[in-house]
Amino acid sequence: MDETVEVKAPSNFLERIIEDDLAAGKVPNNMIITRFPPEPNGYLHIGHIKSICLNFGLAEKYQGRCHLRYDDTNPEKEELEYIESIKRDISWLGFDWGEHEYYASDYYGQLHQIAVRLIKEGKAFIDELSAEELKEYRGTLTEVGKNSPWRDRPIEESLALFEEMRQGKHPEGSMVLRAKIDMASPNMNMRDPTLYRIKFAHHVRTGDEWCIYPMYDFTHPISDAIEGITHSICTLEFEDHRPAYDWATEIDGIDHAPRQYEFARLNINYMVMSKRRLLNLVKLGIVDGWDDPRMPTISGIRRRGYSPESMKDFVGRVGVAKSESVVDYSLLEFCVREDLNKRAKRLMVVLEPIKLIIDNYPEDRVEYFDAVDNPEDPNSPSHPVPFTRELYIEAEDFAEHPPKGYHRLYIGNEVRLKYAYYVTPTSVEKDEDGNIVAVHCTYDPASRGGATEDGRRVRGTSHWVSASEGVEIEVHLYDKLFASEYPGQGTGNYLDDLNPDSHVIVTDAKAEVEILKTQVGDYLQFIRNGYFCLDSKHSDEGRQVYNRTVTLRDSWARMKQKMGL
RNA sequence: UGGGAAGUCGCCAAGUGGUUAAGGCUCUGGUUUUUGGUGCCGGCAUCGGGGGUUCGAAUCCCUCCUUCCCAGCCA
Repeated sequence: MDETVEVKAPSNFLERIIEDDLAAGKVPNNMIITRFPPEPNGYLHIGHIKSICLNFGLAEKYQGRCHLRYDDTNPEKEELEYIESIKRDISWLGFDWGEHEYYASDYYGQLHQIAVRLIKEGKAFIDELSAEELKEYRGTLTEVGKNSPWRDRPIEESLALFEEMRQGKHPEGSMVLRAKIDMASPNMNMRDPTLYRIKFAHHVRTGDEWCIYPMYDFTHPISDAIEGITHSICTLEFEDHRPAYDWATEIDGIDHAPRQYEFARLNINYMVMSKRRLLNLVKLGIVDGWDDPRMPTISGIRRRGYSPESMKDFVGRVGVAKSESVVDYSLLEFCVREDLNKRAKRLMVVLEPIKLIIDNYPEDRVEYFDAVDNPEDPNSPSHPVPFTRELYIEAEDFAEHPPKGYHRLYIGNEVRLKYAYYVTPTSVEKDEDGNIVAVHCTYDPASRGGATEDGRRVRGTSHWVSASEGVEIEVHLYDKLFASEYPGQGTGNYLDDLNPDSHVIVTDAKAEVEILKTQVGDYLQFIRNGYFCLDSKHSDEGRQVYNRTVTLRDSWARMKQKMGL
């Protein structure tokens, strides 16, 4: 009988609001209902992960539920492809909306009825002002607007016109349905907002059933109310819309008026997040589609090899608040590394190979060493790695003129080949241009396994791949898509800040054979190089293509930089 | 110059009148290590400015400053 009462304080202002509402008995059936309301006009990105985790996470934490509702009220921009990708992305994150998959378009009938009622009650009217006139009448930020000359037209007339609009008897742009609120409101959203507009567009879900479509400020709050949403969470830019939200949910006959709360959207430096900019990158062919591993889209992140767990951890660490913020890219990388360190299988892969020849090792001998899959896991299995006289090592692991503090291979310096033997370089072979072609060395048979009885120390350990027993793979080294912290800040054009080194292709990397067992979705660490995954798009049976997810932290690289090397 | 919001360490972010002002990332010392990875130990803020209230303020009041959002028949 443990009496310990876990009083976990709410971790952000939304949790506090929910807990207060729950405690005050304000929530119907004591069950909160949230919703994730994407518009299917593009791919979801990392910013959406924050919203998804918030909405689904809150529902989980307080034993409520979260609806997936598509805000599909603009048929011109919405596509089935997006609807499907959104579901795939949310599922990948591990969230389940169960039966609760909805579409604002499901409510078109009800929305229409409410609109008709508003007209009958004199609370809405058909306006025949053109778009330009409408803009003029709206006023400016500092000047109040003017009532439309159509505002006081007879109810019957508006009713008839609205019906004709619905029947397609009027062209696009000729008239709209507007609410009568207050043209003098300091809040632009309350200056008789448009409720319905005419669009002769084919809708993904309703086809050609409608040619009038409701606007966000009318649709969203009512959809929330219909679904019994208790806490409607959105981003800061909708703060100004809250009065409109409240106006709509307070229309007679609408029950369980939900409340809207706003939080700061996620921004990360070195990234662009707007759908417009992302779409542009795709259209211009700057990236390999929406799922390019450098894209911040969920599909890009997945293809890059980031795990859903690390993404949830990331948004959790970022927190939820109301101040606009820009999160450091380093936090993202930290979360990815932390998760992958625990789960990635270790393999030896040489990205920039040079040959290492062990002169005193038998020419035709092949011996196998045992390599642990993951040293972080005490129960980890291991796999065999073939070792031979000729190997490939990383070019970076040998230096003709070692800088201060360098303890890898150089003439006379004994270094360990991981799992295998200690070797000492003796000479270098160069081509006519002076490039190092091969390094010769001798090995100490007594160091078999990578240690000696005398306990003598070696400072460096290098990874290696047998020249004859290894396989060749293609590796794509990805880095930040943008080179500046705030893309476009300098010139005003974010494309000016593209990082020219964001995608480097290595076609002749050498890998231990074990790599052939890799499946798409496996998390790998190429020892001392970083985390990698099999590319889901460009790998085929004949050739494996790997994507670098993220590098390992590299304190030697930083030291070199500091020393100006 | 209208309205709405935000300002706590380089980046996030707790804190809601009495705390040595949480925590994470970054940075940085050291240590462990068959990954210059990981792990472990340590360092790093007086709260946008100025007044005031109070025995006592990041927390209350006044004032000033800065930043962001809003004038789609987009969401």
